[in-house]
Amino acid sequence: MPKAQRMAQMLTVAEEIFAEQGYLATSMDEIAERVGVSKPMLYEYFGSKEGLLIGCIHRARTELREKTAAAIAGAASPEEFLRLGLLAFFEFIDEHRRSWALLRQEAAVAVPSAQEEVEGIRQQQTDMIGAVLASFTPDIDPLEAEAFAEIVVGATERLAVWMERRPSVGPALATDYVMAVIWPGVDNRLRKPLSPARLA
Amino acid sequence: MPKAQRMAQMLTVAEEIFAEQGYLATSMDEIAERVGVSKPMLYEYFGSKEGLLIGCIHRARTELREKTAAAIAGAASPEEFLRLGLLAFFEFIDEHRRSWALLRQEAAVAVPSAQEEVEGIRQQQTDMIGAVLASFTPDIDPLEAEAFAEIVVGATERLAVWMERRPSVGPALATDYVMAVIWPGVDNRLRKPLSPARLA
DNA sequence: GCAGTAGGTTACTCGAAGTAAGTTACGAGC
DNA sequence: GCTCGTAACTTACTTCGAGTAACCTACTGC
Repeated sequence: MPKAQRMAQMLTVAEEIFAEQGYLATSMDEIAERVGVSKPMLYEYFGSKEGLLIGCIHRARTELREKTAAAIAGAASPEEFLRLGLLAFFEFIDEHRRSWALLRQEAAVAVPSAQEEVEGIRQQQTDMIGAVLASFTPDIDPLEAEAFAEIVVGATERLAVWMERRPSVGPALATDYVMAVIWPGVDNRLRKPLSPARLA
Repeated sequence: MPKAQRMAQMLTVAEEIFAEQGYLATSMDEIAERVGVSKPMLYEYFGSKEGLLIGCIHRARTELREKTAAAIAGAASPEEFLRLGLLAFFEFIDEHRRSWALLRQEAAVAVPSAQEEVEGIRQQQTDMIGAVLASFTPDIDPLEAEAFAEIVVGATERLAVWMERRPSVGPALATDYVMAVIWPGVDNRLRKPLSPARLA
C-alpha cells in the first residue's frame, strides 16, 4: 500500500483506539496489529507514539478549519458570524463524538508538543472570534478582545463536552445556549468598550 | 516520619515534579528520590502512579472548595454570589500557578479515574452556579440551568489558563472580564427563561 | 525483655516504547 | 527477461519504568 494511503489508515485506526481506551492505555503493538502492519511501520511514518497522536489532532484541526471557514463565509453581522462559527464547531464535534474527547483531553496530558497542536485548534477559534470583534469594533482594547475570545472559546469547548453527555442536545440547541449567555455581553461591549481605567 | 505527614510531603513533591515535567515524563523513582524514600513507599500510600496524581488533584480540590465556600458565604444577590465565587477561583489559581496547569491538563489525559477527580472540581463549580440560578429563579428549566453553568465554568477555566500567560492580568480583572461577558446573558435569562418550545 | 506493628528497603518481574538489521515486492532502465 | 534501486515491510532485539514480593528494623505498649 502506498505511503499516503497507509498513513491515513493509521491515523484513522489510531484515532479510534485512542478514543476507545485512552492514549496511555493504548500500545503501539495494538495499533499496528489492528492496522495489519508491524510496529516499526508506525515509527517509520510518525516517529513516536506522541507523533502519531499529534498526527491525529492535526488532521482533525485541518478539517475543522476548513468546515468553519466555509460556514462563516457569507456572514453579514457579527452576531451571524459568531452563530455560524459556533454551529460549525458543534456540528464538527457531533460528527466526531468518539475522537473528540480524546483529542482534546488526552492530548493535553500526554505531550507538550501535542499540547501545542491542541492550542493551535484553540488559536484558530480565538482568531475567528478576535476577527469578529476587531472588524466590527476596530478601537476595542486588544487585551479585552483577547479575553472575550478566550471566554467564548472556553464556554464553547465546555458545552461541547457537555453536549456529548446529553444525547437530547444537538448542535443547534447548544449554539442557542451559548449565544443566549454570551451574546448580550459581547454585543454590549462592541458598542461600548471597557474603559482603559479598569485595566490597572 | 508518621504516615499522614509523609503522605502530605509526597503530595507536595509529586505536585511540583508533575507540574514541572508533566505526568508522563515523570518516573516514580524520581519522585521517591526527591522525597528521600524508596519507591514502594509511594505504592504503599497511593497504590499507583495514577493514585498519586489523583491524590494531588483531590487535595487541590478540597482546598478550592473550602476557599470558595468561605468567599461566597455573605453574598446577597446572584450577581454578587457569582462574582465572589469567580474571584475566589481566580485567586486560587493565581496562588497555585505551577501546579494548576498540570493538574487540569495532565490529569485529563492520564487516567479515567483522574478524569473523575477533575470532573469533581468542575462539578463543584457547576453546582455553585446551578445554585445561583435555581435559588433565584426556581422555575428555570433544569437542562438550561445546567448548560448555563457549564458555559460559565468553561469560560472561567479557559480564562484562568489565559491569565497565566498574561502576567498583567490578575484575579480581579479576570473576574471583571468574565462578568462583563457572562452576566448580561445570565441576568437576562434569570428574568425570562428560554421557552420550552426551543427545547426540541 | 518481648510481641506486634508502622515504616522502610533491596531486588526482582513484566510490559511497552523504541531500534537495528535484514527481507520482499516491484517498477525503471538496459 | 534480467538486474538495480528503493519503497514497504518484518523479526528480534534493548531499555526503561511501573508495579511487587520478600525481607528488615526500630519503637511502643505490656
